[in-house]
Amino acid sequence: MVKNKIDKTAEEKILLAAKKVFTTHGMAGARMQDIADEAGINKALLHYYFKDKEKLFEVIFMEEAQKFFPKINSIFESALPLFEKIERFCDEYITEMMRHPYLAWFIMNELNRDPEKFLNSSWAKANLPNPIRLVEQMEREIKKGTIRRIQPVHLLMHLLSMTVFPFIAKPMMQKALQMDDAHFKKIMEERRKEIPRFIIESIRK
Amino acid sequence: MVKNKIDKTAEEKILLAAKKVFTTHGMAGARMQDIADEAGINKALLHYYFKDKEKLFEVIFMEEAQKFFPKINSIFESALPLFEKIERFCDEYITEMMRHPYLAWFIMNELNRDPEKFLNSSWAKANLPNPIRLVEQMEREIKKGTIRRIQPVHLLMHLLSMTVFPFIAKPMMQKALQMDDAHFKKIMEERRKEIPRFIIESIRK
DNA sequence: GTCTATAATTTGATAGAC
DNA sequence: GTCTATCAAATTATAGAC
Repeated sequence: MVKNKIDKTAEEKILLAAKKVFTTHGMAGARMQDIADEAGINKALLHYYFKDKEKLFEVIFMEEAQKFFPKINSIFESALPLFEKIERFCDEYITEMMRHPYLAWFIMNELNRDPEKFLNSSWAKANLPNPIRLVEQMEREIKKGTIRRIQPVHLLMHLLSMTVFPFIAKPMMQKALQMDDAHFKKIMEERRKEIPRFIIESIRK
Repeated sequence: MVKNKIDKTAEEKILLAAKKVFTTHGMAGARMQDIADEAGINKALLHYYFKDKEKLFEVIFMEEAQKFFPKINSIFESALPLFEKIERFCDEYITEMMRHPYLAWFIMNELNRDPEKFLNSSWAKANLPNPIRLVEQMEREIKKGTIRRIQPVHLLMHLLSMTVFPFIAKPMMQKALQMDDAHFKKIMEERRKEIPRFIIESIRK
């Protein structure tokens, strides 16, 4: 049974509000007052539960990073055949992006703002995509002759790019291609199958 | 003969400094004081030449948008054969991205922050990528049977994604793939040829 | 825990001398 | 045009009552 809004504790309301404001405006553009308003409480309480803006931001960023990164590894390191991995990755990642439309932008944004801070954290070391397994698998498939010669690094970049970029470039894409929200959503749904098909057509021998 | 730093007018120094600060921190994260320091002048002079932060930002954003968007159209609307268009696009765009490493992030960032404002401007209407020509060309090639059946919208998204995304995700990519700056640059150079090859392998019949 | 009131700091913007 | 000094507004953070 899910708690309704009235049942939520203050801390839960703050986290929910902070997530909304930080992910839509970024750290620099977010306002503590907006978070308080969104949560229906006052500013002082924000500082009672979370020391300062920076601390609150870090909690939210880690929550969102959990959604963005770890799933990649669990798929990439599984024992699935290469083509199935690619299919699973696209399908699950697009699901995640559609559930959290601002996720990719938020993460990329903050990583560009201050790359060292997060990327050198112990959490990052443990949870960043570790593509070594996938790269080795690609090399084996090339040796076996099931796929053509291609540098695994590029194949990996192609896959990630085609899956994630449209969500970051959504405003531009919608305008240039004259898509309303429903149309954009439909196109993203199609990409679950389109991207694997596109890749496999290119590399299968 | 290029002017050296001492010869630059105050206005030129401001524009150069503002470009640096805005493109690395975004509108919300940029500080007028930082721009003044970077330009080697004081804050008051910023307001003398450019009314306020918003006006200064708009000048910089339009300058950068000029670099990001118009070239797409000139290639997409040219009379080149499809495969050559794809090759030219990748080559020229990667050149532009390497010349201005923060360009893609900056543009995508501000479009996500306030999509309506820029995308509804008359400049945007005239200069946003208008892919209709390219889409028609793809449809003709499919009819002729030179490429397989594929939705032009997806082909276009694939092309844009593979070209632009690695520059936005640079910090993550470098960390995950353990690349230093030189290695990253080398990989991006390779992509000038790699992306067209990857696409053509997938769609050529 | 939660609030009101207020302090402290940061930041954008202006006044006025030269 | 360019500067110093200062203001005004916005924003984060805290004190203290309940």
